[in-house]
Amino acid sequence: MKTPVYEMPLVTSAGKFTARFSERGLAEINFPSARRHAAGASEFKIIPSGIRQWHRTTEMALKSILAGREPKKFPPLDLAGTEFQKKVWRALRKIGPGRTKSYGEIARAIGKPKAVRAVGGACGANPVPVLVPCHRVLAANGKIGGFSGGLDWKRDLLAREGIKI
DNA sequence: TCCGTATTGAACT
DNA sequence: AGTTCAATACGGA
Repeated sequence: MKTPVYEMPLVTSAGKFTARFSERGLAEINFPSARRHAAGASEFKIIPSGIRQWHRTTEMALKSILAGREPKKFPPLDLAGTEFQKKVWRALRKIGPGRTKSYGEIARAIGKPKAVRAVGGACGANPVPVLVPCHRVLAANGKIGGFSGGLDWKRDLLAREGIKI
């Protein structure tokens, strides 16, 4: 018996993202991809009103961040990952808009100062980019580091918050 | 157990 | 200013 997952578009000025909700909250966000829209476009599921509410909140939060502002409200998150990854993601959410941290700083923040590379791994495994601001983590020397959605997106997101590389 | 990783800092050209 | 390299924690196979 599989628990239902609801896939819904998030329409923004930066393109159409895709959100996936479990019954516990927002589980995943995907960047707009050039060729999209054939599969999964129409799911003939009835969307419960609670999920629709989360969807509205998510879309608003996403738009806020794309505009460089801190969202007033976040949807509940249902992040699948190990304890270590969840700690990293929690630490990421404490970075405000327009601010950055290094992988090493995140490692120290979660009490594992030597786990710098593992922090990078956890960032890459982040299922909810943008809302969990993995793009605000740079390498220690000020270099850009990497990004699962592509470095262009990382640069764009940072630029929207007024951060210059 | 082995391998790759979105790192880091030091020691070298 | 660029390159190499070891240390290092974690997660997937």
